[in-house]
Amino acid sequence: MRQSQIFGKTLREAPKDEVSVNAKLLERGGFIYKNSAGVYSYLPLGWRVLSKIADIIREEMNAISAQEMFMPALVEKKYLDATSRWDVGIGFEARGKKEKSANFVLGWTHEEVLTAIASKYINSYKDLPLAAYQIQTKFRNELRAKSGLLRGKEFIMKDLYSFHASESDFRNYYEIVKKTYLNIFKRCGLKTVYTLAAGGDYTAENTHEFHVLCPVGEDVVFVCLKCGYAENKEISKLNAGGKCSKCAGKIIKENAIEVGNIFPLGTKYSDAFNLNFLNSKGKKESVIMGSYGIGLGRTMGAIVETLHDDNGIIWPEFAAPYKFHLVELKNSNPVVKKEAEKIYKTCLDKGIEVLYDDRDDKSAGEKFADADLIGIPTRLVISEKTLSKNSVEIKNRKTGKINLLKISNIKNDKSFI
RNA sequence: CGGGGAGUAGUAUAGUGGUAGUACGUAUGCUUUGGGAGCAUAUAGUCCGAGUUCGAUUCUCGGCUCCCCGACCA
Repeated sequence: MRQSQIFGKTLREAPKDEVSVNAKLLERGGFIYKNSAGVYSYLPLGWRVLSKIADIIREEMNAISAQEMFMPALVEKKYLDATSRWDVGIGFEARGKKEKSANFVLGWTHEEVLTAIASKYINSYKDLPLAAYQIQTKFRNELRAKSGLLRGKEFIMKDLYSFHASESDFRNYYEIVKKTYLNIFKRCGLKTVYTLAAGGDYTAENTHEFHVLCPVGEDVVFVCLKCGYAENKEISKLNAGGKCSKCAGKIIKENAIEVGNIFPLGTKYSDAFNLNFLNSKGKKESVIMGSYGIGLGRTMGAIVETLHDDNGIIWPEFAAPYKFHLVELKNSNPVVKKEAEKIYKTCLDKGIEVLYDDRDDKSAGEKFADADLIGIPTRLVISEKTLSKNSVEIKNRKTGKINLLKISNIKNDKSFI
């Protein structure tokens, strides 16, 4: 992608009022645009990041036999009436202009919708287990949207639901999802803690959350420094400075961003929708369910909150919008221009994702400042200076380390393959 | 939803009861090019409504929006 063409521009100054790091850097970098409080557009650069996160999630979901699907955002009242969740107060009612009262809500979760669908297709123990997920926009009437992507009125979420013939099969899958989630966040460059939490409107059982420790996070968790055991403050009996109930290690109290959660649902939803199956003895049983969520935008925000410096974002490899940021300096020199275009073409030919700063009206300083702000992991510079050594300069955004690579060696260099 | 703060050009800001200023951006031209370049010219603005007033961007009231704290929140 040529930077001169990209839809979205960097801003020199952070938008006034914005306090959270993710809002400042993502808006300045041209990743996102705030349409309303807690309602964001993803510009091409930001959408690439979100898509990278989605790719990671899809890969990991598919690896645990979860099938991707897509459900409606408009959820009819009958679904939530079945579980008495129509009046919960989280959602936005969707009323047609010609209707007197709302018969739909903009989906804020999809247990009911999917359970109703599943009840049509699951009849036998042979149909179980089953896991299905979607990546979709959820709508919640947050009375106070805040902190950029961390708390929105609408946000993109991956929601997975699983269906099992037995409690043990469910527990087994729950553990598999736990490991998968930890891996997803790791691949996104995040360190997460696995936290015991409450179930809210979803379930009476305890649930688990995945937290990124971070001062801007709204949750408060108690974490053991020794074994990593953690509990959400909502339900915790632990104390800061106290001893861990598992290993007697020291407990600390931290703010944290909840990027994911997993819920045992038992038979609450399956019973509400008559989701039963016949076991191998021909006897009717209720399906055991679980639900598992990841906030994609919140994950993106958490990455920015934890991976940045004074100059901008430092994207981890697998969430970065591009692999390389190719910067040409003094492109009025036709030789520089020609070599930069050649490297750009080499990247395109090899399928390497590259953002090419081909802007001819920007100074070197501005190009570097923008590169730091946008935060692509590797910066390549072509200039008269590097060409005098027949080289391209390679700079690591995270470490600041600089190397020169002979242009003649580019095609065989491992990072270009 | 309670409390606090803020709304002036695309962005960030200054200022005033009487023709609204600066910087950046953007446009054009020329000169520049290793850490947000220079000169010139141009471009563009007082959140909405009501009130007070000869006159309101400024004062008063109401509304809306944004940010922060709290409550709420898989």
